[in-house]
Amino acid sequence: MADLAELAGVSKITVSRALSESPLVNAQTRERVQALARKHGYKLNVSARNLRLRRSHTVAVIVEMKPSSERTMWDPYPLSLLGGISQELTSAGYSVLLTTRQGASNAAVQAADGLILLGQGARQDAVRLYDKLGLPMVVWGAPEEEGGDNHIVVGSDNRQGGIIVAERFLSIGRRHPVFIGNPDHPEMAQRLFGFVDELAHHGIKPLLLRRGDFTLESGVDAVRSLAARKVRFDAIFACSDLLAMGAIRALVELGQSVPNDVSVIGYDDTPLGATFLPPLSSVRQNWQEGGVLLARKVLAMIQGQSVQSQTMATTLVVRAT
Amino acid sequence: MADLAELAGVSKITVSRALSESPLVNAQTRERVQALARKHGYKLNVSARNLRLRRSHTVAVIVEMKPSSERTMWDPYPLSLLGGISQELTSAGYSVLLTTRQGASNAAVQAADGLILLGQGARQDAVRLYDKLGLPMVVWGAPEEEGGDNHIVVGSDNRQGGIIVAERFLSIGRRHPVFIGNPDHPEMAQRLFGFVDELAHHGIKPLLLRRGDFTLESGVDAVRSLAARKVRFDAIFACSDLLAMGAIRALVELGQSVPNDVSVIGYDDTPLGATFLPPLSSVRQNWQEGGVLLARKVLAMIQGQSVQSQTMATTLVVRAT
DNA sequence: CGATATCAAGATATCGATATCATCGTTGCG
DNA sequence: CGCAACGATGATATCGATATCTTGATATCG
Repeated sequence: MADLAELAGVSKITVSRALSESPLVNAQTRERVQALARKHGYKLNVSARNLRLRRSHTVAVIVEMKPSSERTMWDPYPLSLLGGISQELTSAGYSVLLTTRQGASNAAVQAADGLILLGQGARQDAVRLYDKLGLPMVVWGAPEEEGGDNHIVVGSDNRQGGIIVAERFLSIGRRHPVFIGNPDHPEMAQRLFGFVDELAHHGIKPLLLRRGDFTLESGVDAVRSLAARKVRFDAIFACSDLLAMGAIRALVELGQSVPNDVSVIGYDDTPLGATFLPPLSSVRQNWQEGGVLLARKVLAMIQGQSVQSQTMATTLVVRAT
Repeated sequence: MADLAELAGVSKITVSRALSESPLVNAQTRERVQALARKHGYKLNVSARNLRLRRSHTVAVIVEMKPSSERTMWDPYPLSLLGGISQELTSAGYSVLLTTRQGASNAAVQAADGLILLGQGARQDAVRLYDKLGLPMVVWGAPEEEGGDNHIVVGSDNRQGGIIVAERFLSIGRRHPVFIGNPDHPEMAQRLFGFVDELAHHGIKPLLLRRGDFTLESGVDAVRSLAARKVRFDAIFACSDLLAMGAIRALVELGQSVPNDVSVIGYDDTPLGATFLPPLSSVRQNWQEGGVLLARKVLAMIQGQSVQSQTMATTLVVRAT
């Protein structure tokens, strides 16, 4: 910038002002300086500006990335969220700093203007840790009881997701529904509650089949155990598309017809489920939009606005099952 | 840091040295300063340090994220790469700055110490643009002819991927293979070349079926067109699992048996393919490892070492098709 | 005992930008 | 003509860390 100043025959400040479109500088001067800057390939030093302005124009996104077979690693889930976040933050002139929890002791995270936490569903301790940093923070997941924390929560409305599945089952005359999933996970618990409550209005009590992981095998296994126990059921609400697909596979093995004998609805509306044979009915969450919302909320918090937690509606995609 | 200095009764420099484990400071003093820092929750100002040291300890990862239904958006592909990258960079004390191409005019990218480009396969113009920044840069994809560019390329060995598929088809006695994919894409082209060359050794010339996108429909359509033209074929190498699955679906419709009448092999070994019925045979690339490799290369370049382009071997996962 | 090596710590300059206050010439108005 | 207002630009200080050069005290040696 000093060099540019010399070239243009003005002072550094004038250059700074010219490049930042300040109205304090004459239009001609501004043009001249900008032309010189382009010509010589001038690059703003972001560190210097950040230092001076005491902000980094950066939001840290902390992702739970398990190398296991659990969802986060390969589902469309986090990537679409990231897409939405990245799109929104970038267009607002912010940068996205991506970290996993392990590396998050990293000084760079503290330097961020805000934080977004993804996939921390089951780890409230981690959330609380970050909350202590005192940065604007938005968490993706199910809202907690308020504990005087500073962050807000954005997520899809899992309770409502459970309700619409219940409504669907009721509307097609199912009377013996089963829920497969892991209620220890806050998001899954909400789905279960919505499901149970809605069915209760009609005097129906679903069977809960607790399964810790979301693999295909787990779904197969669940249905087999039902058959072994000679339980009567005509509808299955599975907490993930994989579970649902496993369930269907087991049903077919047992000679049951889907959806004639048993209706099955999955969760997440993955491409995997959509291309399954038969194409899977599933509850869809709009991840991309969720990402955008997450980003908007952090930005608002950074600007000091008061911001509320929010849940996003889900929709039921009815396909063949 | 000035405050800490006063508290500890030493100068700022001493504090700086104590916190950075410099041997220039007495062990006792160091302990004392570090204890004070912990107690008062001192946070290093990253911008200031970066300014002074003239480096950002940041690597920018630029992802091609199309909102379309094409692969990058939801495949395990970029996320696993990102996982590997993130893991490796973070443990080396670097931060990952995530950007899409649209936002990459962003000043923050220029401030990075290095660049990683993902999913730019078809857009060599974009690659060249970034190359001009003069930063250490590693691109994921197929190696280009050298054009005096400064970057290196890391990717899985697509040519070899094509070869092992050809070998497989030959070993099970297939004589009329078909290739479905888009050879305009450099990575796909390599697969095709490997496939064709290996078959040529045995006097076999595969049929090329050009398909621009990687959707299931496209695969269905491809096989239907083959049938309509009454082409004789007994093996299909599809450039993506989705294409392969579409192809299988169409074959089943046409009353052909997989793999008795026709063998089908996909690419990427997605969970989608693995859970398909019948489970899909596919060429596997180790994304996670690829990410780690990408990261290592950039780090080496940043440290001024001379680094070579590299391709990673793929393996054929034989399932039911 | 004096000269030199060694160790610990401080003073100062610097990285590159911007906020604030100051300066200077010009114009408008009574 | 004189004073105020304004527009354009500049001088200086500052953000928070670290590199480099000094300084001062203590240890070592012939």
